[in-house]
Amino acid sequence: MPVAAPTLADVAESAGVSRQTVSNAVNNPDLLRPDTLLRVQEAIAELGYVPNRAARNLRTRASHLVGLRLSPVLEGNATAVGDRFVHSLVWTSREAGYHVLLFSGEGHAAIDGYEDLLRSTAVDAFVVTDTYLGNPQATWLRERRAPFVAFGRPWDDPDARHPWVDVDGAAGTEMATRHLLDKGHTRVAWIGWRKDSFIGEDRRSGWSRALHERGLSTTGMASRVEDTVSSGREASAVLLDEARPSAFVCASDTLAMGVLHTLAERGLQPGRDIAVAGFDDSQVAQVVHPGLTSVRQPLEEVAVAVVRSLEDLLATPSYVGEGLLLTPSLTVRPSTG
Amino acid sequence: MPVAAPTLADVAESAGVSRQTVSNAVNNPDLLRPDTLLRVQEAIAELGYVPNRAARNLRTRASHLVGLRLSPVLEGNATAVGDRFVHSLVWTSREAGYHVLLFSGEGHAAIDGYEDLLRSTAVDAFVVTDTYLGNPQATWLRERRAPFVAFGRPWDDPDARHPWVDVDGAAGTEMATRHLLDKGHTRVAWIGWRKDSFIGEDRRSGWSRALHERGLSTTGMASRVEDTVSSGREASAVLLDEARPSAFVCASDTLAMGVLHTLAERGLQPGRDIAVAGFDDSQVAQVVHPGLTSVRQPLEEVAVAVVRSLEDLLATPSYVGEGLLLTPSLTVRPSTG
DNA sequence: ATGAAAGCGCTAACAT
DNA sequence: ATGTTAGCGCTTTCAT
Repeated sequence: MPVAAPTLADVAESAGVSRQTVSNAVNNPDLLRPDTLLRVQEAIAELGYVPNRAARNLRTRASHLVGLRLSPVLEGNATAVGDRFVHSLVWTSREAGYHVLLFSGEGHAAIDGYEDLLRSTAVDAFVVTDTYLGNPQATWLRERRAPFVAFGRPWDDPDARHPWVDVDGAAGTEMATRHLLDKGHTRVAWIGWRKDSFIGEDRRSGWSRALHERGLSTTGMASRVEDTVSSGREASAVLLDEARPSAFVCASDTLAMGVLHTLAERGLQPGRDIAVAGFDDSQVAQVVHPGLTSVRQPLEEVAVAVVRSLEDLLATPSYVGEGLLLTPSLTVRPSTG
Repeated sequence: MPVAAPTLADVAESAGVSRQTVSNAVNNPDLLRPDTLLRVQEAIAELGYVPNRAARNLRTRASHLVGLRLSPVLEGNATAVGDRFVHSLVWTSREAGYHVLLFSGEGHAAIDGYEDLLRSTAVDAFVVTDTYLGNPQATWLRERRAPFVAFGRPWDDPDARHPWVDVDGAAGTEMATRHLLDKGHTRVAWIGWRKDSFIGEDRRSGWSRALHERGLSTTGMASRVEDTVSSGREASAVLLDEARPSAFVCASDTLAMGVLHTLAERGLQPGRDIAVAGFDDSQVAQVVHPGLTSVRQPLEEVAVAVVRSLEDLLATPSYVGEGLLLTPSLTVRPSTG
């Protein structure tokens, strides 16, 4: 049923020109005389010619594909953010003429995945999303001089030369904290991640900065736990008993949900009795009662910046990467009054 | 820095065999004498040879890529399900030697996306996820005789010959309803989608079946609304006033969240005063207080079945598609007592 | 402005 | 069991 797809040669014959002229009509139309161009374009339209990617890829040594490794399904904010980011990336890439190739693999298999795709010329570059300290992938890619753009700062090496885009988490939590201070709160507690998380410490610094700015002390007002609902629940219960905060700022929506659990158990109303702010503006923040105030990462902008870097990187072999830090926004909902 | 990647010819020379023998060593090792195979494999390992995909794709007319269109970001369960499914699909595909290529586009642009990828031989097949009534994509793919597997039944054409995999939504809501009936509830309300949604009507049928089975009436106990939190909130408020249900079964977690809003506003406790069950076992169901009982789709199984169909489809040109209906499970949480 | 020649790296088909 | 030949469809280089 599906007849053999037309090739460059078919179009050339139909239009009465050489194959090369057809190729130019597709890739460098300026080289053709207008009437020739028109004739070729008509032939292309009539035959429904579409260039064969494999042949083009072979010849040009480029696939116009960018690889993105999907981390194993994670609970918490990672999933929510990941999904939104992937959408934005796919959308933005398309406009730049790229498609996104997804692959999987953890630990050693992840490296194998990168290596295989790179060496087999399946992708032109990678987008790397988890650049936590000592991430073997980023290190490997750097050593390999593989073209990649990171969503996330190179926390462990500020001098890293690869292009990256990140969101200023500290600015986000500072924004959330100020919002609460402006509402009259003076006892604002923090629930964040363990100290070995660079991202967690960054977000925490925004909270403490905002408090110090107003001459308020942070002593005894912070807790560092795992990124789970139950950890958030327990931490908030302890803080409520020991520090008597009137508001919580959390490093993630997951932790903020834990706070909401504690409030529900104690018959306290979020937003009226105790204010709560989360981070990521996940689905959960949007649909939970009464609506959770949350810091929102500009993932669409991140995707745009990532793709722009990708284009520079691929256009200029000697491209020296730059870092770009974007500012999040605060989505205010009833949980902060 | 990166020296030219070794080719088949380099390996052949290094091992003292012909290029074809190296090709066979990679693709049909059984054809080689053990000692030759070993020699070639050593040469491959030493040179770090990896076959060039573009060249292989050109020759074999296959890309080992499956295309998946990402629908625009949706609120509600769609996102949650989409993310889990994509993960599963990527994971499963890898084991079958396929990668997933993501693309975007809506309406007319969506068709263009399919057409372009197909004609340019960028992908071998597609996975289609939104097979709602009159979906122009599925129709187009069918007419085009493009290889694809659908996640979702061909509701508008039961005789459709393409392979599909779907989850038995009616079985899921029936399970949820029975669970509530077993708990002693006799007044179980339904909040679902508008009547033009096949999926919505299917899910609704499971609820009514379970009630009728126990000789209970469904009259006045159902509401059909948009899939939003506020719709669920309003519908549940009306039902509570007019039908006095002691439990709700919802077509989505989004609607169930709306019910939770109403309960919170009235000072009613989910699970103690009123039972609530949702659908999709989304992140929201997991983290909301006190935990939302929800029907969980076996997306990992769906992905496995989809990939299996894909393999059959691509191995057998004349493959006649089959449908496969999988059964969901019920994740019980405190919202149902 | 257009065409001819060459070859990217691989594998199917056919020899030996 | 291994080698030889041919060519997938395209673009780069060079000639006209």
